[in-house]
Amino acid sequence: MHDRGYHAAGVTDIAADAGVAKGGFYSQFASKDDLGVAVVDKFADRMFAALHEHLDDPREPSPLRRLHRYFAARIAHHEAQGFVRGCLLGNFALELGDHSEPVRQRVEHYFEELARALAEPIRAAQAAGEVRDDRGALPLARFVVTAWEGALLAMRARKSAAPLREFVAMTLDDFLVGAARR
Amino acid sequence: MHDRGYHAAGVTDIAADAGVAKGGFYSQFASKDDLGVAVVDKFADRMFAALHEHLDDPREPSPLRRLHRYFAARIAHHEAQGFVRGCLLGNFALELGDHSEPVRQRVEHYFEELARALAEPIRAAQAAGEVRDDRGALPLARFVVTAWEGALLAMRARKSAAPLREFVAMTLDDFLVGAARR
DNA sequence: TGAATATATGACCGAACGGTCAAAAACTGT
DNA sequence: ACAGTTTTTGACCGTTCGGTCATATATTCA
Repeated sequence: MHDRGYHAAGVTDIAADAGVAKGGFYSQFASKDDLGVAVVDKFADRMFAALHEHLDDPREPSPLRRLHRYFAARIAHHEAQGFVRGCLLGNFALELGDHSEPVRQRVEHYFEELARALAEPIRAAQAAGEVRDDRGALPLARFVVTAWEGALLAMRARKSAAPLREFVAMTLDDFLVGAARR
Repeated sequence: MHDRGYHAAGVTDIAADAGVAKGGFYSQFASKDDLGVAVVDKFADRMFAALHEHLDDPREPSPLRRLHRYFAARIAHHEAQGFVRGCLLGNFALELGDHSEPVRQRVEHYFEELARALAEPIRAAQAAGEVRDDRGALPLARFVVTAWEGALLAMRARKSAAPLREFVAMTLDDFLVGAARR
């Protein structure tokens, strides 16, 4: 589902790839929609695991640098993969957001969770004077998430890391730091 | 294709909606892929028409305000529609970008065209001192496009105009204007 | 070990998929 | 009016879609 998209991934193929017969799939999931929801949850789990690996890294004292490390790791990942697939939350938001309310709600929820997770180091960085404090940490974090999703979309359109690097330069190094440091 | 997505929109339904028999479709398009490409072109045509309606509006002397007018019109549109469908270029970038090279290239092309079109008023606004000039107009415009696509994605996930308004507040009113005006 | 329960199988369902094609209808230029 | 060309039709092609179900195989507990 992540690399073909929800509709293009057939249940038969999914079951076969899992080494399970067709019917076996339906003993675990009530429907394909059901799997879609489970896939969103699973993806979010992994995303938050990778996120906290960097945000909670005790070796890096600067919260702003922890943020940078996370996105640098994501960029390295996407570069290694050849700029495919992107973020499944974003993909599902566009492919299913208008037609599957359960999926949409979960995607919305995880986006907000992600923003809340990013708001922590941003808030700490504000306290340390590393990030502008004329705006709340959560609104800033929401904008970071949105800009990152846009960058991933542009990455897939251009098959290039340039949009991701522009995200770092514009959103993290410029906008987030604010006028104070420019 | 715009509201169901490429894969979920069947050729039979498309032909029926067009008031044409199944085979009639294939006398106009070699394949469904072919239509996909044509759809991208058509969408881009309309997008640029709407864009230039505002960017070339002689009643508004300020280039920065012309930019604002365009995005305000888009926000009103999406609000009226109920935050569905979003931008077809973005949708296709995510749904087909990895698997249809012709579609991907066209989407990339139109994103760049869009950035170039937005770069004009930005450049003019720089000359007028309305926009920061420590960065080139085209890189700024590319970032605006990317951030806008991210905002549209978030809009569809949240079914709310909030991400679009955040785009205006953060990207246009803050980042673009720069430190000088804050 | 054996009855009861849960899970896996894969042939099968009707429907829809993208695509084809001989025949019919609609145009074209003379 | 008519031959020649282009376009449209809709039945039809094989394939795949999401989903079902009688049957068989594991698992569980006594």
